[in-house]
Amino acid sequence: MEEYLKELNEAQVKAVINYKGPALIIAGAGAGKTRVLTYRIVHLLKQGIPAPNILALTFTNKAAREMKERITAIVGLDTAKYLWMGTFHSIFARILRKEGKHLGYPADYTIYDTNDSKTLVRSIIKELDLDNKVYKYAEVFGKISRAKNNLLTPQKYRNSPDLINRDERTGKPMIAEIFRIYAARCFKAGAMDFDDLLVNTEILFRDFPKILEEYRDQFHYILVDEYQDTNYVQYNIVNRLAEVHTNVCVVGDDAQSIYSFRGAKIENILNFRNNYPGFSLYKLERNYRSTQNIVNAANSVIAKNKDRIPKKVYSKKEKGEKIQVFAVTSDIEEGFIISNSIFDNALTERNMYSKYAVLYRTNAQSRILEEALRKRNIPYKVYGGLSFYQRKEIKDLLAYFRLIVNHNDEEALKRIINYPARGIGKTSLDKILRCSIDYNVAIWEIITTPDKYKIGINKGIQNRINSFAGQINHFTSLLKNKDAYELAKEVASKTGILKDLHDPNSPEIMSKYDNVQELLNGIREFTSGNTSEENETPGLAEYLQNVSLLTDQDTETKKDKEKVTLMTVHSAKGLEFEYIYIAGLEEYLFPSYMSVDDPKDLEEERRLFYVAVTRAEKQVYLCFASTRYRYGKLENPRPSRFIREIDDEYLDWINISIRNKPVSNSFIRHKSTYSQKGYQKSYLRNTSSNKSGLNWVPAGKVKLSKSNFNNLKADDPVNIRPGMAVEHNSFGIGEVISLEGVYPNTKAKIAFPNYGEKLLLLKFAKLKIVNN
DNA sequence: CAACCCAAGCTTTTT
DNA sequence: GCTTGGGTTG
Repeated sequence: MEEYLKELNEAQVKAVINYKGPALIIAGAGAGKTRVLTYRIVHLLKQGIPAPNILALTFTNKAAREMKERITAIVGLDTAKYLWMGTFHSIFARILRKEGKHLGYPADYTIYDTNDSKTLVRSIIKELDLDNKVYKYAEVFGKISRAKNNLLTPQKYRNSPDLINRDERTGKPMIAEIFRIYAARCFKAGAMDFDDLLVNTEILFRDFPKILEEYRDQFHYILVDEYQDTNYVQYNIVNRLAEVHTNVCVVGDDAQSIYSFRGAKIENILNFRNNYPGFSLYKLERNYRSTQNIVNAANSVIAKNKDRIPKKVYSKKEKGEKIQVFAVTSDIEEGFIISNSIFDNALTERNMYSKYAVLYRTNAQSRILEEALRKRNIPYKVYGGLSFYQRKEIKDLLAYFRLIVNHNDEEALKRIINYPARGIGKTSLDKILRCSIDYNVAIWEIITTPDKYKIGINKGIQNRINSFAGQINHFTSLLKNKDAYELAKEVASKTGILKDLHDPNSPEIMSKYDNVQELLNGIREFTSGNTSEENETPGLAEYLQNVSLLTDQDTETKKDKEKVTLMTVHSAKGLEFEYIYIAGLEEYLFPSYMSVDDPKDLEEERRLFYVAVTRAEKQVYLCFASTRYRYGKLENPRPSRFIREIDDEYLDWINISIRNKPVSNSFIRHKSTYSQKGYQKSYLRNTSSNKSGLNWVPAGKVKLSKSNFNNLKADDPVNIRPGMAVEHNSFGIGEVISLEGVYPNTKAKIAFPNYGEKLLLLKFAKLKIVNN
């Protein structure tokens, strides 16, 4: 038996060695999904199947890289480097480099990131003179994106009565037109957005059967990771490629489908059996990651979902500790409790901080947690938020590269035509843009042959434009002779970007300088690291192709090994940590308020929670607060239903009262970051928590019964009438004086003995009726 | 034309 | 609360 097969259990071995025909591998959380996929590919290679005939698609660069590394370790780089392994986007981008010409795209087409796309939509809305309060660019772009992912061209969109009716009903009949212009502008700029990378691949295969045949011939074996996350286009492309040989192996877990908001269809995995009759099914149900308690607790929650592929995930590891639930009084205290817990645990267990992760539903929650960790001097790393590649200074430099490679890249051009400042202001740029639209000519064409078009720009500014264009042209001419690093360095210095950012007096500006240097270092690594693969050293164009599909998570450094990880639950998918803290387990936050009205959405939230819990190897901590600031306003959330949905036998209720801790600065909103008002509020909040109806008990570990927990639930606000006595979490008992406003925005004027009259929005106030 | 200021909107989640 | 976008000022 091959060495690698010995590392697998029986079910895994079956899934690895039966490599012919369609296969569906359902892998529970922590069941060794990546391992099976990796070894299946190794197995294919050992059977003598040439590496270029294997296509492996993932959703993240990280997943692809990890698999490639593992495979390389077994079969060697000389074989592994010929595998077609990468994200859907990067593999399709590569195919489109080669074949895009059939669709009218240049080989060096630009990839617009989401920001570019949104900016473009915004400027189109402006050009059409539409009200940007009605046509919110992010929303419009979302609609366009969704349409594309369902393979709707602008024309099909316009011809769809459903969509047109919807848009007219919502007072936005121009969306179809915006879509049309958006698509045309991208095309004119020689640019594809993220969705286009998928859509155009599908169109290519649909309209050019010869090309499809070529790739079918090449990709004899297709493997798809996280199949539950594929959307309609991805699903179509995979099916097209696999149609003839049907050697398609998809791996996934319906219980971890958490991306429906961006078009992922859980049905794709649920219906695999119908698309490929005669498929073989492999279920990997043994979880190697987590303790029994964690696995069982997660199972008990996910059992509440209706749409599932039945499976019994189990663990043979030790039983482990129960899940600990922290009930705290405020978001600040939450941060404090979590950082304390991590600190204590790391100290007593002599653990590195990298074994701990704090997960949350929304990125906005990270700030308070960060502050708490900082005060404890715990090193941490936040994932998500503003990525390195989205920083202004980085985007500026990248925009230069993009324009140098593709002169028609309008978003890049608009970004840098006046950066560093060269006296080409908004007015001039508007004139050029207007002209470009009127004549339907690329901006580059306008600015380089101004005499052909009546721009109406004065001589002085035209001269500056000329020298800008000349500089870009100069760099373009160097593309062939210089490698990516040399040229990038030259661009950074000759354009004056480095000089502009070199300001030793301002640490802020200097950090931007450092970021640019870091980018240049990255380019240098890319340049030297890729020389072995092909004979030529890669140029700027190759670098750009690589970088535009990178995200922050692809830039991990060694220093991060000693840090606590902070990230959203979504970005934690596929990762594991010994200790997992899940913060903000409150109704309307997790589950998100966007999801509570729709059972389907709620099931997805539940799966998200399932993902969060199953990240942990040893111990899970759940945390909810009874007060939290959101949008700068104080709210009184109820604990998340998901806590209640875990079987009680797996939970350990911990209640820590802040009043019994020494009052240190750690508890209080810091003056430097918070207004005086906020400071007072939070102080009030902390000292008055005993007035709430929550029965906070003295410090230490206290078991709360479930009935007690249920007491935290508010009564339905529609039942509240004037004259009633109601109880509020912070203000205590008061009398309802009057009601005003229309449901669901009903407000109540309530008199509280200690706090006076308050006007409260009932849907948020979480009032409990004391008597009527 | 740039710098500054203020209001509005916003918070799911990302390749 | 924070960021973004738009408007105003110098």
